[in-house]
Amino acid sequence: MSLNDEHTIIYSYDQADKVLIAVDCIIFGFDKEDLKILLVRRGIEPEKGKWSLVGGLLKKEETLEAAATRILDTYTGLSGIYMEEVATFSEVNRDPVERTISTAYYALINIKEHSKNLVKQFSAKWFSASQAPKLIFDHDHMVQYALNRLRLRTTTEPIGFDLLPEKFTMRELQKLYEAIWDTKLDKRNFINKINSLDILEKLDEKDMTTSRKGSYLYKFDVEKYRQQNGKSFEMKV
Amino acid sequence: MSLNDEHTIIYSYDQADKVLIAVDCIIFGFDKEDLKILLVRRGIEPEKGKWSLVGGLLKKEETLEAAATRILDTYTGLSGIYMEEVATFSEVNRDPVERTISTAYYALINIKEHSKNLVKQFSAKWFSASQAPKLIFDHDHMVQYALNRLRLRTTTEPIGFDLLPEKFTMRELQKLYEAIWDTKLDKRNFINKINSLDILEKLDEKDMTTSRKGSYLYKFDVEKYRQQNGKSFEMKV
DNA sequence: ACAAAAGTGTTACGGTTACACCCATGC
DNA sequence: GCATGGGTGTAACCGTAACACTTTTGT
Repeated sequence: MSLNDEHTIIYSYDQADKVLIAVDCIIFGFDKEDLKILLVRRGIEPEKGKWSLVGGLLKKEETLEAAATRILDTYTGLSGIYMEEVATFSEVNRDPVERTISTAYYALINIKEHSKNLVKQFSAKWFSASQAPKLIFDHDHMVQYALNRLRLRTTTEPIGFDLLPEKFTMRELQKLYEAIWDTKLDKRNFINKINSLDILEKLDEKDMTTSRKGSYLYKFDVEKYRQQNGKSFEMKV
Repeated sequence: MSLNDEHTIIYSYDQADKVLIAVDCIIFGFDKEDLKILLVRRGIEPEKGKWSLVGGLLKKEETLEAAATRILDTYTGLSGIYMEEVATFSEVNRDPVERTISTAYYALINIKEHSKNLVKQFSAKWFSASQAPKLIFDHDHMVQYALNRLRLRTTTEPIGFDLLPEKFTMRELQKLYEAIWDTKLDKRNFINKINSLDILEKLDEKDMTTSRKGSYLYKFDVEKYRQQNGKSFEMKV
């Protein structure tokens, strides 16, 4: 076989093997102290009843991103949520039924907002990311990848806010970053840092649920953030 | 249709649409001043003769990474080279022939080492990454993604060395980083920074080809690097 | 009055940046 | 002897890290 034959073979559409494409979503939420992920019990054999990421198969007329969006909507009732591709997993026997390649996406949602009905319908449950049960197939691997990506991304983009309610306290924001980065941060340094970014709006409202004194609520101000094109958002671990 | 029906449909293997999977490789090289990419003229219709990334279709019994490795070997004759997944591209009509999803990988090779014969066989050519011709399909998009990923990765991992010969001068290393990051760096600061990382071995040899005085050659010392588990490699733009 | 969380500034340190002159050699 | 690229050190600056006490208010 000459090299030119090889060249042709690589590009030959006819002989190629088609495979199934899946999309699996690592849905992150945040609850007081913990970074959580939404898992479901798998509804079909094999591994029926085992914990799994939410996922589905790609339809011929949609992009991977559209499929991920559809799946998120199905399981949470939410749309317009922050989502990012993580990686594509292609081990030959990762799905025992049939050769299936899966692209993982992670998504950030405000844990209070998603539909509790849907969670019930799908036997879904929130687990601490650090204490989740063993998952089917290579889903544990996907979660690990997604966590790494999330950690990286939160150092350069202000995406943490997607995990919080619209109004939040500094303390909550700090705990969120501590959960994502699995670290402890100094209260004063954190507040100074956040304030120096000048991307929050301080409200006149206080959250009175966690202390007698109450703590001020803040809002992420997209306009302020956009106006800072100069400085880039940068948070260090 | 109840939610439980929807649940089932999402997971139903039968009704799913299978698609072709391609792998496209952004092969980076470095030549004196420029970051380059290896392109080929596409051998088949449609878009026959147009410039394209090197790529191929996934075989049923291989992983995406194996396919990428195979493609790299085919076009460069090299194995064991640094490679990283970039992203998966899935626009419905990205390939006009048939629904094809493509995962892009970038690879770093020493431009002097690859087989010139193969380059000739495949009508391949090196282009400056910044002055490449328009590519077929969404390949321009892939290159952009790969560049971004490369830029990011080189700030935290010592992978730049994969683009250089085994022995190189400080000046070459600096020019490499300048090319990747599209920036100018201060000579003294750069050398101080690199030396502080303590990951190079300074040789007694000099490269006499670029100046009358000659400049010392260095080698990346993997052992030294491994021993620095404490400090992580960190280069800033 | 006291318990429990919120809020607030300053100093020390370390890494990054800016910057200019001498060296070695081939021609 | 001169032109060319190679090699070298220090001081100013800036962001990060460390650190402790007062405030508020419900009980």
